[in-house]
Amino acid sequence: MKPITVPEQSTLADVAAHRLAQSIVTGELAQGQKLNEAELAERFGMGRGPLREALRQLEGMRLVKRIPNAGARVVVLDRKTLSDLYAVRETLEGMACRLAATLMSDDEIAQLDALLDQHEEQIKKQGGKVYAQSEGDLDFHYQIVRGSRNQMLMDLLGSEQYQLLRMCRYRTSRNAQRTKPALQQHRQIVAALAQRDGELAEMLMRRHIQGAWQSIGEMMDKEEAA
Amino acid sequence: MKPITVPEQSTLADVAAHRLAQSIVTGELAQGQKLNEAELAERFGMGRGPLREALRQLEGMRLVKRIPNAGARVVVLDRKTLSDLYAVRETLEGMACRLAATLMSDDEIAQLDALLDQHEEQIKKQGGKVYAQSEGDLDFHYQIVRGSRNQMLMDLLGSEQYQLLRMCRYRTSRNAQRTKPALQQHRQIVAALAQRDGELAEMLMRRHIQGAWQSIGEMMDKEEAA
DNA sequence: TATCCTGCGATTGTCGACAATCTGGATATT
DNA sequence: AATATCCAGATTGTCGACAATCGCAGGATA
Repeated sequence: MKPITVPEQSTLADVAAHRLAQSIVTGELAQGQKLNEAELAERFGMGRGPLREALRQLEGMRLVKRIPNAGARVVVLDRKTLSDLYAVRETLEGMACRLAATLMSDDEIAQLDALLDQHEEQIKKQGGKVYAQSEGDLDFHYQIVRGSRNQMLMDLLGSEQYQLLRMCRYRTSRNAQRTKPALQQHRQIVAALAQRDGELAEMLMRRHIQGAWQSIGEMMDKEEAA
Repeated sequence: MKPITVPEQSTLADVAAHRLAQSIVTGELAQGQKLNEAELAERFGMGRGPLREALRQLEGMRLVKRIPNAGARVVVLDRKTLSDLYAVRETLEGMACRLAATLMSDDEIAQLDALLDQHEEQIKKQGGKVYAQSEGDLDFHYQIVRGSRNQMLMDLLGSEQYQLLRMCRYRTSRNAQRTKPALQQHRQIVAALAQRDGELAEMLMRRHIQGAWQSIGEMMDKEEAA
């Protein structure tokens, strides 16, 4: 269900990559922070070999940037980077919607609708941390991507951009006044999928992501002003 | 100019990754082939540590697939994988064209046109191996992607899909009867860019890539029949 | 005072050896 | 004969130590 790789029976390097990714996404490791191999290896109770492999993995996920002989640093999500990310995401998720409209089974679409019921419930209770809603939102998006039946699309949006998105969410999702209009837009998208109208679904998804980006941009403006 | 990473003064792992990528792309290492760490380390004259890091890098580039405790194998480009790849590429490069139409400088567009003159010359001489033409084609595409000014797009199409594309080319570019219509399409795209018509440029690029995929699909049909 | 050199500490890159795990085939059992 | 078990051999995963390189502080010089 969740696109995140759960280390079940795997290598130490994979475990380290998983834990590091988590720390980076949640902001426990600040953006731009230098990652000391020896220190991290110590903290994770492993040698430096596996840890170096983990860093190489994270580099592939674009979560860290490595410079030879100068170590690895957590990636910094500046405005331009996020703008580029959202632009690409708008295009790719739009494509996913168009494909999903013809390829998803009725069952899957029904499940998607049920997922939104859950979200609505969660919003009504409201007490829950915004975090859960945010993760739920990503679940929704990923289910549609899976519906595209395009493995490359799943890889791209799942393993890589997904992490950057989560990272961005953690920084900006303190105010969640966008959850209600977002849910509404999700409903519209599911409706379009149910009608098998790919063009419409794509358009709605693109608009939805544009809205999200605009909201984040405004938030960053306010932050910069402060 | 070239999107490929040239190992200048870098680490052994980077060198190994580069050489391995080259071997995989050119088919020197067959698809699905098992990659023995000790053997490769021996061949490259280095320890297994750097080599393992290189494999992790290649995994990020989707050129190899790793299974814990069972080693790494060269990825296999079956029909579905290539179909997915071309579908994503059609969308992303279309997007790049749309952006490039408004963001590229007149100078850059002129250079693009000059590049096509070069290609035309090369085709006339014909003697040159198809390989060069193929690489030239990828250059053309990447220049447009750069024109989009979207770093994420450049990363996605450059570091990752680019390699898979080259790999595919090596397998299928023995017959190059598509070079002339392709050049024609490239000219049309440049013309659209020069007119700053993003919509048209996107449409032409999508059609161009669709044509390439169709051509490759037919070729695979013939191969399967044999 | 500004600039360049130099040496030291810290950090990354690399290697070889050892432990853990998988693979394939031979043997034993039903 | 078919299946299960188990034992090498090979291969991957991990660790600790050593070498190479970088960044920076401190001092020398113009």
